[in-house]
Amino acid sequence: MAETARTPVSRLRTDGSTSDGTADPKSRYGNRPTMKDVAARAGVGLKTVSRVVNGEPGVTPDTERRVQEAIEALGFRRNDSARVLRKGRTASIGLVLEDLADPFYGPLSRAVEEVARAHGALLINGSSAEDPDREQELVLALCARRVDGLVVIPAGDDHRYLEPEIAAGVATVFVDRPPGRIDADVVLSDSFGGARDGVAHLVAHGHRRIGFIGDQPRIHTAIERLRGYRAAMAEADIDVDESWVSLGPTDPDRVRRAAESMLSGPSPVTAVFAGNNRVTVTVVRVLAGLPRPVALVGFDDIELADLLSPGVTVVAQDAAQLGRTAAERLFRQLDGASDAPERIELPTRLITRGSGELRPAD
Amino acid sequence: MAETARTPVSRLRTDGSTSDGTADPKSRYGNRPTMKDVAARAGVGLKTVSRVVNGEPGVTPDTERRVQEAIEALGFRRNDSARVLRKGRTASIGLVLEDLADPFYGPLSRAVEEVARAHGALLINGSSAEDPDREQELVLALCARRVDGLVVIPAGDDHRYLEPEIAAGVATVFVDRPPGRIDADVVLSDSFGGARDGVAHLVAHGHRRIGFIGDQPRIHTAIERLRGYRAAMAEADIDVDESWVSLGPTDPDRVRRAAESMLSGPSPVTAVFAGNNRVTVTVVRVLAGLPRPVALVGFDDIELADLLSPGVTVVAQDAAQLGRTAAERLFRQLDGASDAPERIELPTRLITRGSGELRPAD
DNA sequence: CGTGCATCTGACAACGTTGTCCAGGTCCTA
DNA sequence: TAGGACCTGGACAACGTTGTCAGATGCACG
Repeated sequence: MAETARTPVSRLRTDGSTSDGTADPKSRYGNRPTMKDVAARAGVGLKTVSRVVNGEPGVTPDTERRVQEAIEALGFRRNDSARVLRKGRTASIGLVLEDLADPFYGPLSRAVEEVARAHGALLINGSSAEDPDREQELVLALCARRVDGLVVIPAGDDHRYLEPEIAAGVATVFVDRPPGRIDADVVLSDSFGGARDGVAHLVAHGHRRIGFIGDQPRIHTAIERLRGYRAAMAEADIDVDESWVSLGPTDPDRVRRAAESMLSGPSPVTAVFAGNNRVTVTVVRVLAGLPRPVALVGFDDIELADLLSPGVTVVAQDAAQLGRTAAERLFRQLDGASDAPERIELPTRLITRGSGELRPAD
Repeated sequence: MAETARTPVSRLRTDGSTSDGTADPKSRYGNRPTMKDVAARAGVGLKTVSRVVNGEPGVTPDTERRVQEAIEALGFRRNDSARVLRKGRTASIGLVLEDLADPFYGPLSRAVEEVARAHGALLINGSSAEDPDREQELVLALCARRVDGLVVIPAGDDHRYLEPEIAAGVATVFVDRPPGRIDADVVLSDSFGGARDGVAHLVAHGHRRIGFIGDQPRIHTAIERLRGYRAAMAEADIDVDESWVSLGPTDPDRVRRAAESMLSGPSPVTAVFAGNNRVTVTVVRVLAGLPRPVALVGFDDIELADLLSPGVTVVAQDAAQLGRTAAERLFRQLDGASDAPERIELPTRLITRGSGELRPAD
C-alpha cells in the first residue's frame, strides 16, 4: 500500500485495505446484491429493474411487483456510487468548519443541513480545527467525492487551490469569513459594526478604559471586530492604550492571562469587550472572581447569559441564519443562477442584560 | 423526472436534474478532466497516471514529473465515485443523530469525526429530529452511498430495516440509546445509575417531595432515568406522587408548564430532577423566577452551570467519550474484528455545585 | 388474416477508476 | 554477444448504474 502519498490529491484512505495491510478487491466484504441479481431473480432485464427502482414509467404492475419482491428478498439497495458515476451529481454538499463542538457552529451546521435536505441533498462535514492545511485537505477530499457544492468557513487565507474546482462547476460559498485570493460568494455577520456598537455601548455607560480580547489576528472576524473597537474608541476620542488590546488563541488559559493583565497594572480597564463566545465565557469566569464589578460585552450570544448576575450583554449574531443564507445561495448556484459573486452581510443585534450597563467604579 | 418515488430505496435527488426539471446527463456541468485526459496530455498510458496518482511504484521520475505537470495544468482531481465503484470501500462513515445544534451532540459528533479522521475516513451526518421515519430515510440514504460504517443515535425503536445492511458488512454501532429488535453494538451512559445517584443526592439533603421532568417516554434514556428516579425514591421509602412525574417533549413551553404544575398544587415538590440538558436549562429559568429556593439536579452538564447562583448540580456524562468509544468500536469492526455485539456502559459523574445541596424550605 | 400502432422489455455502451497481464526495453552476467 | 532477470508502460476488463435504441408483444382495425 501507499506508505507515502506522492500526490496532494487525497490523503484519505480509500483503497480496500484494512489496517493490517491486506488488500483484497474481491472480498469487498459481504458482496451486496446488484440490479443484475435482482433482474435474474425476478426473471426480467436489467433495465426493467432500474426502471422500477427509479419509479420510471413503462412497467406493468405485475412486472413491478415481481421486481419489488426480488428487491425485498435480496435486501437490494441501489449503489449510489455507480449512479453518481453515470449521472454526474452526487446530491451531497460539503461543509468545512472550525469545530463542530463549538456552540456557534452546531446551529449553523444544522441550518445548512436543513436547506440541503429541502433540496434532497446530504451533508458531509469536516472540522478544520483552524488549520489551513487541514482545511485544504478536507476540501479536496470532498471534491474528490464530487460533492455538488461546498460551504466553507475558511481557516486559511489563500483559496486559489479551489479555482479548478469552481471552474469545474462546484458551487462554493464562504461563510463567516471571506475567502483569500479568490472571488466567491460570501455570507458574513457585520463584525465591524457589531463590535463598534458593543463598545459604543460601554462608552455610553461612562467607560473610557475598555479592554479588547479577541481571536488570533489571522482570523478575519478577529481583526474586523478589533477594527470596530478602535472605531468606537476613536469616535469617543479615546486613545487606546495598547495594553488594553489582546489578540490570540481563545483557549481559557491565554484569555485568562490576557484579562488578568489588563485588569491590573497602571491603567486597569473598567470594561472588557470579548471577541467571541469562548472568550466571553472565560472572561465571565475571571470577572466572577473579582471584588469590584467590571463591565462586559461579548460578541456572540451564549446560553444562560440571561441568568447570570449580572446578565451578560452581548452582540448577537444569528448562526443559523448565516448557515441558511449560505446554503440557499449555494443551491441557487446549483440551480443555474450565474450571478456574479456577492458579499452578503447580516446585521448583528445588541442584547442588553446588565453586564454592559455597569458604570465604572472609579 | 420522478414525481413520486415508487420505492423506499431513496428519496434523495441524485439524478442530474435541476429544479426547473431539465435533465441532461451530458452537461454534467464543467466536465472535469479525467485520467484519460491527463494521460493524453502527458503522453503516457492511462494506468501510468493511475500509478502516479496513487503513489504506486514502477514509474520513472521523469515520467512521474510529466504526469504531475499534466495534473497541475488540467486541475485534475481523482473521481472517488469511480474509485469506490472499483474498490468497494468509500472511506466514509455515517452518523445519524437527533440534532447537531444540541450542545450534547456537537462534541459527540466531533469525537466521532476525529476517530474517523485517524482512520482516514470522512464523516457524513444527518439529523433525525427525533423522527423514526427520518432516521430510516437517512440511514438508507447513507447505505446507498455505501458508507463503510454507521453510528446511529436511534430515534425509532425498530431497526430491523438494517438487517440486510449489517449482513452485507456495514459496520454498525448504536450510541446513547440501544437499537430496537436487532442485536448490535451499543455504547450507553449509565442513565439509570446516574439518575438514581442524582435523586439520592437530593434525598440525602432532606428532600422527600422530588419532581422528575424527562423526555418523551419512547426514548430509552428517558425511561431509564425515570427508573433511576423511582429506584432512589423506593430506596428512601418515599411513595412517588404521580403528579411529581412528567415525561414529554423537551421544548421550553412544555417543560415550563410541567415545572410550574409540580411546584404548585396540594403537595408541591421541594426539589426537581431534570432529565436532560434542555430540561435543566428551562427549569433553571423557572426556578430563577420563584421567591423560595428549590433544589435542582440535572442530567447532562451545561456550560456556565458553575457561574449561576446557586451553581447547578448535575449528573455529567461524557458526550465526547461516548462518540469516541462508539467510533473506535466501529473501526474495530471494519478492521475485521468479529466479536459478538457488545453493550458498553459508561459511568456518569455527580458534580455538586450548590443547587442540589439546598435544603427543603418547609 | 395482415398491417399499424402503442406499449413494454432488454441488449449494449458508457461513466472513471483500478487490477491483471503482457510487451518491450534495459542492464547485467556468463 | 546471447540469455535471462528486471523494470516500465499500456491494453483491457470489470465495478454497478443509466440512456439509447431496437425488438417483442398485444391489440384494434381494415
